[in-house]
Amino acid sequence: MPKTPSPLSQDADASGTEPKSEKARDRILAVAEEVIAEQGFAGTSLRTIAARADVPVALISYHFGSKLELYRSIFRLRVPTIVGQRQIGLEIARMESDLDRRLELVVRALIVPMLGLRNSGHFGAILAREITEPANVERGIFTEMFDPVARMILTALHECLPDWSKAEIHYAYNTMLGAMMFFMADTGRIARLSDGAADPDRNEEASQHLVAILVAGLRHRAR
Amino acid sequence: MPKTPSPLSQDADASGTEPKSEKARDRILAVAEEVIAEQGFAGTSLRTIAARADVPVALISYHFGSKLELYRSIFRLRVPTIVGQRQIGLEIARMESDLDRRLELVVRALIVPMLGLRNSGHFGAILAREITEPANVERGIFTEMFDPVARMILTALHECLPDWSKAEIHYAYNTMLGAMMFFMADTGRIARLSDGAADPDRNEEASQHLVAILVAGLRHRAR
DNA sequence: CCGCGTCTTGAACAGGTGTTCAATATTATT
DNA sequence: AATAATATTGAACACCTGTTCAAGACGCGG
Repeated sequence: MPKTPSPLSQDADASGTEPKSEKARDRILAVAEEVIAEQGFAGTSLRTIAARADVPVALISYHFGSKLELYRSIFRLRVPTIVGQRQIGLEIARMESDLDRRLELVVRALIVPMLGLRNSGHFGAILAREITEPANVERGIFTEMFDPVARMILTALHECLPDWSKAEIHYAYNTMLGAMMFFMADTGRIARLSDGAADPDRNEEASQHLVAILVAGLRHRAR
Repeated sequence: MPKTPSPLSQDADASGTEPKSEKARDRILAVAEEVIAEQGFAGTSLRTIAARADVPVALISYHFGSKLELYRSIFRLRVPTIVGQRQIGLEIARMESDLDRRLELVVRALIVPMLGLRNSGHFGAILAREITEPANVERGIFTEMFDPVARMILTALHECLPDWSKAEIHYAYNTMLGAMMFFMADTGRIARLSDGAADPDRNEEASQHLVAILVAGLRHRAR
């Protein structure tokens, strides 16, 4: 077993301290993210990853224990950053006393950190697909890593829209989440159908349009 | 090769006319839909399907030729119904001269036929997952079966929102599509997080909330 | 009855799957 | 420099993958 097979091998930006041998582990992780984003979890074989990372297959099992643990490691590496960004976004939103303006800030706190993923790596596609897989319930990744911050957003939404029912809040939240995931997971269809007029790869532009539509949608009863 | 391996073995509600032997074929198709919805295309093995349908594996290859063709057969069976419902919804919408009211009808034509899938079978989950898989580009299912009706909806939207740019129309369309797919693919997370206050399985309720939010979102510049 | 086209079956195929193991190489510690 | 700890390697494991094939079962018009 490796020296640091356990959770906290990659908690922050601590780099350079770990032995040079970590290099192979990191390479595997990066390649795995890439390949799984392309082929999905079930559709990816460890040998494909091993070949592209230029390591023997056995080394993957050595560092991560199992295919599923390798998968979870990707989430352990990426999720904390996103969650942190969201939390800060929510804190900033809470400082705004005008509820109407605060609403927009909350929506931004939900959308912006995630749409940004499209420009930095392939994790967005993995995330968007994992949330639609029934098997995700067993894996427990979302329950464990995202449910807490999801509840924070739901609370923040409720504060902005005090006269909305619980059901309305949840339908609204999932409408936003779904739209966002869809843009994150897009494989070029949007650009193709629009001849490039709309393109999630231009994520600032996409974020602005998304936020504008969603915020307006959320105000439909507040006004 | 079977008598009717080709496209048009199941075009309408014609039943009873084909030989009794069709029974096994239909059973395979139904079970495949179920299993693939649960485990995904790559995650499903033909032997799992065969076992649950109580037929030998070889029979699947005999009737459908290959795993991929079996998959496509599911779409060939289900998609025409949905597309047809959408087209009628669009025709009805076109009869409404008030653009503001027509907009709502167009959104309904997009949302309602699909959210209804949740109550009838497992196809919704398959659809929602297929659209997020990069491999779908090669398979060409969406390009072939959905792009045409997608363009019809885009045109209809543009007619309702004449002052919107092409980009805005496309961002709006995909926002709606994404939200819808998310509800279709939901695996219980929505109900769990909301303690049952929101639940895509109550699809009339869900449709109404979704349409309300999205229509309001689309009116944000029209007003 | 036969013969014919359509289904069905079990066995086998060649190749791919994740994981394990003992042996070796590398690095860190004393 | 010697020793212990950690990484890396290639081979092998048992099992599962989609597909093929020849042999048989079924229903039906002659």
